[in-house]
Amino acid sequence: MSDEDANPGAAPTLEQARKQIARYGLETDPQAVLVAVRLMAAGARLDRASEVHFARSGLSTGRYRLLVDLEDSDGEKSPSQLAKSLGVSRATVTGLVVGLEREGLVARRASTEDGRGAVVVLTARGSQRLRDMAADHFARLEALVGGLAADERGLFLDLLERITQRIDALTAE
Amino acid sequence: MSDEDANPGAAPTLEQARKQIARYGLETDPQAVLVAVRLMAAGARLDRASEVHFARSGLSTGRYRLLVDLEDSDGEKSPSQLAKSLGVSRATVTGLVVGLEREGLVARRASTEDGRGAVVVLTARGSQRLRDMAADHFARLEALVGGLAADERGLFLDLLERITQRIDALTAE
DNA sequence: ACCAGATGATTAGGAAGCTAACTATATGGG
DNA sequence: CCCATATAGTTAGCTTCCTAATCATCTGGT
Repeated sequence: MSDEDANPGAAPTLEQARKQIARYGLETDPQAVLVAVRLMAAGARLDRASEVHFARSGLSTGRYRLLVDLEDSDGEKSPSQLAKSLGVSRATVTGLVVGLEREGLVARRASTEDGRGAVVVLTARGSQRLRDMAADHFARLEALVGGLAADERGLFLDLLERITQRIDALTAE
Repeated sequence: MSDEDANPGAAPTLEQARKQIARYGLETDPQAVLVAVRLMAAGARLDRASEVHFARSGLSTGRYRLLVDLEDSDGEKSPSQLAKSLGVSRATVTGLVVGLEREGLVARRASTEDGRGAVVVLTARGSQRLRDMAADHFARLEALVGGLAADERGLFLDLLERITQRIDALTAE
């Protein structure tokens, strides 16, 4: 270990994990810790990069995901349903919709069936925005994963799925 | 596709990816898109879960990472070095240190070598906080990855590494 | 038919990250 | 030796997310 970290992107090493575990006299598998920590670091980095990417189209990651969700649902959906499928709180959906409405990418209507409810509608302009982004967006996603062969992608999805299933265990009781 | 999403945790499907790509007449590999999107979703979910997890010890993910980084560096480091190794901005480090200092987990000293510089020092109390958290923390990390066999963990790390290397490509140009 | 409790949406306020701008100190070329 | 430029740290202001509280409406048990 020299004076410099030589590790600017914040990717921890197996050696660091090992040392931390030893420091507290634990028996944990260092590699398991490394997987968890690296996944968190990768997630955070990807998150920031996504924001930059979407900002180029005048959107944020959250707003883009909401538009896509809307388009996948024939252009309309209630805020509560959006919150559920996007995995964010209803309050967050309110904020996203306010921003998107201001730019004319979605519109809000009162629900006809439920006096409390609202319906968020994708506008022609919102739909066009998605269309404008599509080619570049999907190309970049493909580039991100381009280092993996087809069978490796399937494998990665399987492994990732088996980790994400247990995310709740991180906070459970 | 019924009325309900049956997919509350926000994990997109291959079918959705395929439909989106088809909608815009693109040639992108749906599985590649799925990998990218799932990784982003997993990262975001893990991030929130981490905050909840660390909040139980009165910390945030960022504050915890700073304390650990400090301990890995013999208990002291400059804010700039911390920013680099944590992969966050200097301004963020200032904020984290302010909070940690308020709780007595770190202290700030002026650098003896550089009149501009400062040194963040891990206090006994900060060190103790890490010690108190260790057993539970590492056990939870191990549980998170517990669905993977040892060789699968290595494989996952390799695949993840090959994706994260390309994160910059998402925003390049 | 009514009231209690559930549910939909919003608002208010907080935390963590960012960039840009500011202050103070170092450093190096002329 | 001095001034231009670079670097360290902080501050101000923005965004996104969150939880908790509020208000309106719906629903079910008596």
